[in-house]
Amino acid sequence: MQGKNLSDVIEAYLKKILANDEKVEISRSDIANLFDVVPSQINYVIKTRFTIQNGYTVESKRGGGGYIRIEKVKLLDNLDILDTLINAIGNSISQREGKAVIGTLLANELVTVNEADLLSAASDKQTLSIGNKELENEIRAKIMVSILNHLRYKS
Amino acid sequence: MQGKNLSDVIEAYLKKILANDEKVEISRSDIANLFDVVPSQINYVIKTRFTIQNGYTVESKRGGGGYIRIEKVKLLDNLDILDTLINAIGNSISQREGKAVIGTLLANELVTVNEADLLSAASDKQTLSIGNKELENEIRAKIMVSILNHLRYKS
DNA sequence: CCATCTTTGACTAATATTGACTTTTATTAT
DNA sequence: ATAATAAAAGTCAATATTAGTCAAAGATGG
Repeated sequence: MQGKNLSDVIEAYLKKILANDEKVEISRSDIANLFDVVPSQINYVIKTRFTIQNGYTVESKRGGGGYIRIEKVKLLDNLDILDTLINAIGNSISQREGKAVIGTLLANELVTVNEADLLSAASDKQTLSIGNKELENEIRAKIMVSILNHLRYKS
Repeated sequence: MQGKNLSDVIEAYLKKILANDEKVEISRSDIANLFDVVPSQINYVIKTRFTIQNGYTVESKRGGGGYIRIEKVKLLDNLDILDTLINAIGNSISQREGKAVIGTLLANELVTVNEADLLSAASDKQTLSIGNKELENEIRAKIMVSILNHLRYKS
């Protein structure tokens, strides 16, 4: 199904660890060696797949004994999750980041699968296509923030 | 009758796979090579023969390891209502009219109360406020049509 | 002949991969 | 202690690898 793209494979590898543990601490070069990619690709994977929108935080240290630590964000309650996501969205968000937000909402059971689908439809690139990418991203942000705010009062 | 042109042949090829499996994932260029057509013809086939009206959804990803995935979905009843609403919306709809559409959806139990709330939030005047009434109405129409199309099938 | 459908290809957009160069931190030598 | 060196990770832009769009040209059927 998907043996093609190394970034996805690395993502899956890390998420498998994170399924059991709260955090994972890696050596960038070790992981790069393990999958036979250049070290900076690890940064790419992290930057595209382990963002705060996805529900992860990342810390690192350089130099001898350096590391990259990926942690599932530990949120106190639903309101905390919503605040965090709203903050992460700001006033502009790409479709990709938007999907990450929806994934986090679903993972935390703040929305049902059906609601997530509706949200996806509403924030889809095709849907918001008006020939101005920055405006699209701003509208997407407004829609998502509006919905997140409504979720505060959802029973 | 059928099978005359290549688009039909490609359509048949994909539908034969979909007769056994729920979904099919292809590489656009591979299929284009297989049938000796330009890649964009695959897009044409998909756009004309694998629409949501026909019971298919399509996802894709570009870049390394990219793909096009076509999935068969179970269409629900009440499609005539959706068609009517989509038709009524056209490519522009005011907030007032939008509320009416949402009301119709609720009345026909095509959405839950929570989903209706979510839809309201997404199409709210304040949410879509960008200082251009006509553009706002067009975006609202796109969002609502996109969501109505999602309501055609069950995830 | 006209309308619609199909085929083609030039251009665009998104995503992934790579590598040269930079920055930070730790360790070692003086 | 300080300076030099080594050992990490970070940044960024170039390149590669896909898929998408759009409109023109060609084919087909009524």
